[in-house]
Amino acid sequence: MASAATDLIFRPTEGQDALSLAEGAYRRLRDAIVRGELAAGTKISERGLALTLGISAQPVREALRRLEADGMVLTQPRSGTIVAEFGPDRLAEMGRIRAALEGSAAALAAERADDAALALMDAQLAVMREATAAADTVRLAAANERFHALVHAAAGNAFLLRSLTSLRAYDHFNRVRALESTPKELPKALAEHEGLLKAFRKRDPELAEERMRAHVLRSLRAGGVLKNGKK
Amino acid sequence: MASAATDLIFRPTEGQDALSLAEGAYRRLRDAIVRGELAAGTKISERGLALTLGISAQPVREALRRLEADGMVLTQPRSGTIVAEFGPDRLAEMGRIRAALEGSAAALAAERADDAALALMDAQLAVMREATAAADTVRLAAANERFHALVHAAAGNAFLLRSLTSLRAYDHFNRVRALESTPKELPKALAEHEGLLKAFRKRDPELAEERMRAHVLRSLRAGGVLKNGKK
DNA sequence: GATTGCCAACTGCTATAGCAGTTGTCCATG
DNA sequence: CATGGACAACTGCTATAGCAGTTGGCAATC
Repeated sequence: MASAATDLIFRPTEGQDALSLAEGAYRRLRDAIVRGELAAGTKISERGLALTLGISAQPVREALRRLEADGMVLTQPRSGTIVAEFGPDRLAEMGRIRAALEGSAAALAAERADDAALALMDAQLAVMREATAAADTVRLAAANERFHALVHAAAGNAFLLRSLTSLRAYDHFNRVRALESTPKELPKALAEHEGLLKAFRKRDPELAEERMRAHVLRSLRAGGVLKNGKK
Repeated sequence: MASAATDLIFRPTEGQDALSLAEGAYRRLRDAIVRGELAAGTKISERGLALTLGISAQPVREALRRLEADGMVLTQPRSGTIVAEFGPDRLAEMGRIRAALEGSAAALAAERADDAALALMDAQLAVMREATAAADTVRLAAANERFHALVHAAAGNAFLLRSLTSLRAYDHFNRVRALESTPKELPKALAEHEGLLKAFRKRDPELAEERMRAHVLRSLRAGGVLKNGKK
């Protein structure tokens, strides 16, 4: 086995180069759907799409099956595949589900995150502090995403990681908007993240889960995805 | 469009006959894994498995990708696929995740379940009452499963339905055991289900979510999947 | 004109073949 | 004996071809 140093040196390019065709088609289609480039109800043909993407029909089919699992397309066997419609209510659904799963991830992270993982989260928190002070929403959003990704990784559950990655796509187009809409919310979000890290350090799964859940729900309300009336 | 009557007459066989080969392979493999017939670490080859099942490699591959999403197998690109190991701790994880998602489903069901769906749940509840009185654990488990399936359907969310179906496989082998272990728990579970239906009828998503979550967690503790110490 | 049957052009699904990495073994070499 | 390298036998991944249902329109019939 190679050493850690050589691992770092020969690490493959982390861009979208080394992706399998199926994975690439999945991401491309997913992004196109959440951006609204593919309207709801649009018929998708495995062959046609394969021709468009310049690849075979097999990877396209695999991508469509994943999108179906994500709830983004609907496939009628032997008949056809159409992109599902997700209006505001559907987005609210997915948001609430995400809040529940993020909570589960936080609970597991509280049990398992080692010092290295906690240090990485702390580093992202430092970035978020700076970005919050400078009102740099773009940088803040990036750090926020990395922070949550660290939590997902610390949870160490494949199913959870996969599910949360899928769910994250849903609020892709209103993520920045959520942070920009009410600048007063920025310090609040920062405080919530700090509270989360404290819960992790206390090894308190219940507390971490509840805090994460509340954090995501409040973030969704701030972005207008959820009604303010909901608890 | 055909009438409802002809729909009933010409409804295809609801057995496992009309399943696609990929779906069949998925279920077969999944069951084999949860039953322990395929030990953790066992290497799985797409070609080899296809030969064993008497089908092509493509459906097998599709099944393996789903199992990977479920966290049941681990695939190293261009190298190989092995069945993941899930000891008691992993089962506890999946159980807690399931509790969170069942809660989300219950919340959505409270908002959307129409009278017909509620009546169907009530019917299953009646069966559960009888089975509980007669201590018929097998019949009770079946009714219990149908009740939860009705909730999932009432939630009306494809992602949720798919995820919960996948998660349900994890506690397949200790489901009956959970109900048999402590007969005193049976009336408690029945009361919880009744409380759930009441929450649905009150259109109270928060209450339904919390009750469902508590119900699943308690059920897991009764089955020994979760430690008793956890709240 | 409304209706029924049929046929062609789809659709998703499966089988087969071959590509491109990975891995382990075996032999030549130090 | 230890070590390195090449080769063969894998692996997952992709491409192509063909099967089997579904669908929509067109023509023949009532």
